[in-house]
This record gives sequence, C-alpha cells and structure tokens, in this order.
Amino acid sequence: MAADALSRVFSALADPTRRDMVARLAVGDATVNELAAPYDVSLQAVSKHLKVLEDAGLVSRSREAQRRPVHLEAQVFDLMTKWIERYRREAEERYRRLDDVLAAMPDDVAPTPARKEDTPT
Amino acid sequence: MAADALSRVFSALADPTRRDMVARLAVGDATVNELAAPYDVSLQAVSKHLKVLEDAGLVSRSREAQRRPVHLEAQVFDLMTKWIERYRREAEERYRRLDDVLAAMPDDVAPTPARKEDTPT
DNA sequence: AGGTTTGTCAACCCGTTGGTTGAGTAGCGG
DNA sequence: CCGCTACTCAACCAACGGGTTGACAAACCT
Repeated sequence: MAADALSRVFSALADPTRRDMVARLAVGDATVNELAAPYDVSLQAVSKHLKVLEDAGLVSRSREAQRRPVHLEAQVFDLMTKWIERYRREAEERYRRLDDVLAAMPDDVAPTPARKEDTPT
Repeated sequence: MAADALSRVFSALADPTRRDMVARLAVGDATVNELAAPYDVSLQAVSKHLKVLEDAGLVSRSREAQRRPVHLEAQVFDLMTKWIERYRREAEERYRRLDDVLAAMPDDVAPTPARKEDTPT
C-alpha cells in the first residue's frame, strides 16, 4: 500500500506487539532472536513485524556477522507528535474560546446541554 | 476486537481520511453530512469512520434534532503523547550515553562501523 | 399523516494483515 | 567443506478493514 508516512507510523504502532518491541528497543538495540524471545510466535512473524516497523521508519537494521541488530530511530516520533500537538492545540484553544463565550453569557440564555457552535462557514 | 485503548487510538489515526476528519473537527463540531462532503465516498463509509473514531474515544456524538453533531475529544491525545514521549526520551537518553562512551574512546578502538552512517547533530 | 432530511444497520466484496509452515541464504566455526 | 546459527522469502490461510448497496429509524416540515 502506498500509504503516506504518517499512516505507516500510526499503523505500525497500532499493534501492541510492535509497540512492545519499540519499548524494548528504547532500552537498547537487539537482534531478531532477542526481540522474539518474549513472544509466543514464530521468528518469521517477528521478522514481519520488524519489516513493518522498518517501513514506517521507526527502526533500522544493520548487519553484524549473521546477526541483524535492530535499532530504534526515535526521530520519527516527531512526525506524530507534531501532528497530534497541532490539532490538540487547536481543539483546546477552541474550547477555551467557547468557555469565554459561555462565561460571558447570562445563565438563563446558556445553550442546550451540549456544546453546539456548529455551522462554521 | 478487544484491542486496548492505545491500539484503538493509533489504529484510528492510521487512516488519512480519519486524520483529516480530526483536523476538520479541531476547527469545530460538525455533522456527519458536513464531514462527508469533502470525500468521494458514501455517507455510510463516513459513518463507519466516525464509529472507529468514537470507539477510540477521539470523538463523541450528541443528538440535536435529526442531526448527530460530532465533537473532538482532544484529551485522548494525551494517551498517545505520553506513550510516545516516554520511549522517545528513553531512546534519546540512551543515545546520549552512547555518545559519551564513544567520545571517551580512542579512535582506533572504536567499535564496529559505529552505527549507521547518519550522525544526527 | 405523508414526505424529506439525516443518519445507522446489515450484508456483501475484496484487498490487507498477522499468523503459520517450509525452504533458502549468509556468515561463522569446526 | 560441512554444519550450525540467524535470519529472510514464499505460499497459504483466516480474520479484519474499508468500501459498496439496500433497507430502515428518527425527527423535522408541511
């Protein structure tokens, strides 16, 4: 699938096993076998997970004798954090503005229980 | 099914259309039809996307006449941010320590081709 | 009451994903 | 060289995801 980078990252981290591996790799590089040890799945399955993480740019693999040490590339996290923070900030700001509006309103004119404020354009 | 909360959030945001909807909702609440407008898919498809976002806790829906205004619940972002920041920090710290070790090493004793060619910073 | 708007539910299609097993490759080490 | 270790590649399979269409529900508007 030709999904964009952000989709690949989110998608890669949507799997608990893969998140777990990332957690493990944050402590230090590891080989495929080391990474596979805690899980009750075949080595091939782990290999596939690593491919997903690699395609997402979350991980890189070098070569060291027969081993393929896996290394966490933490910069990719920035991509996500930026996206998340952007919309969180927007939403929070909007929320704050709404609060101001409500606060400036006499109680008996306050709108229905839920926040409305739709129909933008 | 039965995936944990974090998996649901990451998985929900792994779809560009859904991320787009979140972006739209950061500006303000919207109805299903309003949300569907920009996309060339059926209303039912959009409805499904919203269900995914709702199950992930990213969005809530109230009732207002026949309309179902959709509201962004930005707090859930915290869950992700916490997870991300935790491992990013660990990884960065480890990286810093590694640099220290390397710096304290005479050049001709340096380990195998260090790590990857890229030297951030 | 009947019709329109707004949206959901259900069934189905089909490509992707996560798992399996089996076979193959790359690099040590005797 | 042969064999062990450490993986990867390929084929297959069941389950899931995102899309569709068709039918339906709920609230409004005459």
